[in-house]
Amino acid sequence: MSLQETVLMQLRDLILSGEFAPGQRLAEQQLAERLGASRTPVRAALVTLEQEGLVEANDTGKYLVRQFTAREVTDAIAVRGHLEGMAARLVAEHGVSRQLQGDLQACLDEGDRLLADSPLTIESYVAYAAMNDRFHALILAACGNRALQRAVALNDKLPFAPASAMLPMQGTVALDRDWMLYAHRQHHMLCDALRRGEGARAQALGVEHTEVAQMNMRLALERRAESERFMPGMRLVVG
Amino acid sequence: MSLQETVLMQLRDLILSGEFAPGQRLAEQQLAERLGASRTPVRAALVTLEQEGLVEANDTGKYLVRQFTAREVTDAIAVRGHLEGMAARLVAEHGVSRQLQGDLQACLDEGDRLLADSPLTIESYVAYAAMNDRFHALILAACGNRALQRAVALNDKLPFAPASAMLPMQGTVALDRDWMLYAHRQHHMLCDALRRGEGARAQALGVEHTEVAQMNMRLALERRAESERFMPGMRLVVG
DNA sequence: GGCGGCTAAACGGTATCCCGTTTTGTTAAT
DNA sequence: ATTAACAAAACGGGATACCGTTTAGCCGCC
Repeated sequence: MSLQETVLMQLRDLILSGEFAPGQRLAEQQLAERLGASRTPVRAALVTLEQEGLVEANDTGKYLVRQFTAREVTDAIAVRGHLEGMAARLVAEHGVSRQLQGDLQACLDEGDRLLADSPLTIESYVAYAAMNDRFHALILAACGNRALQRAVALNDKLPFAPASAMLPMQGTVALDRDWMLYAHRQHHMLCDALRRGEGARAQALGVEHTEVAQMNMRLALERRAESERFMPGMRLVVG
Repeated sequence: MSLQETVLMQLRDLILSGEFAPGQRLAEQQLAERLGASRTPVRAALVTLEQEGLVEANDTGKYLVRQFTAREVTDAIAVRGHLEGMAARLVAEHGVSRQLQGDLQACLDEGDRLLADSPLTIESYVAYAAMNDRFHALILAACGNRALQRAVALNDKLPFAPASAMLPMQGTVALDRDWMLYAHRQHHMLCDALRRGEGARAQALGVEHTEVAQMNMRLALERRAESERFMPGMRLVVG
């Protein structure tokens, strides 16, 4: 892997893990020293991160860590809902291939199995998050609309916008499991709609599905102190 | 303006105007000489253009001019439809401010005036395209969802995805005027839906509105030879 | 003690240089 | 004449040097 990609990933992880304070100045030289590279790859990474919306350039061209309002995060989740809803509708209207059908069913089965235990182990939780990402990615890939995939990819660069970023992580595990059971039931129903070719229903489910993420976001903001321990990136969100 | 931004814009214009053949190799040095700059600003521009989807890096890291299938263009237009539909719904549900109401009405009035003449002059055509962009931008700005605005901005970087890129430009002017009258009537109806707070209707109109662009894209592809004279960027589209 | 101005350090934009790799063109052998 | 091999040119990734501008710290003056 090229140094440029390495620096980009490192920098992205540092920002998303709340290593820098929002609004903090990101100087090329200082970052280069910290990451053990020269300014060239750091500069390339900063250009990319600006496109991704994680850093912004002020009027004099200096880069700052972006600060997000709670409103922006919930808005990004809403956008993901609409885009995934569109993807679901396209898949439903275009038909579910045998292959996709099998892959989705595997996700559903794995989710059923993982959520069977109560309380959930941390391993089950992590595995569910991975499965959840796979499930959402499957539908997005199956819709075949590259522009749509690009839009989701961009949106998912924002903190807490991706599907699994806002899975319940705080509070009592028992309560989290209830939410996850609800969300997973939605997965089942979405697959049902896809199989039946019910485009409008699939789209509506895709949109509604993100309301779970919205709930969790609100919860995380109410319990900000605790949330920041589990999700350091929460430091980037104000209000 | 910095040399970096200048080079970026020049390069983007060169690509979008079909100056390079799709799939053509874009070498940093060669571009630097052509644009009268050094490799540094050219590299920054190429990184940005890759994010925008206008160039792509092959496995060895060399940059190539991106080639678009007709499917990709129509898909991008469909994505814009969904995103603008979402914006329209948000505006309708959140209420139209006095200021927005006035700005939109100004657009409608200007459109009415510009389309009154038959046949259309080329000046009227250009003025309508500018008004059309303003109209779409007004609604997008008014929805207040930054993530949504970002998604539209990214999508609009693709050739022929932006609202005014696919206004009728070819064929008989009289026929074009009919399509523009239809699209402008939709603008009127959309404003009506916004004022009444009819979110679902506004969203549906936003989506349906892009079908005009879809029609024009199909027409442009059928008359490829003529289209390329008016819209050189059509060279980037295959199939 | 606070405010304003001056100076030095830091920083971003740009150009250039270096190195390893890929590509291309040429030559020679089959 | 075609192909294979080798050499030269081109290219991309990376590092660093230079310059003009911004920033921030410090000192002196009010």
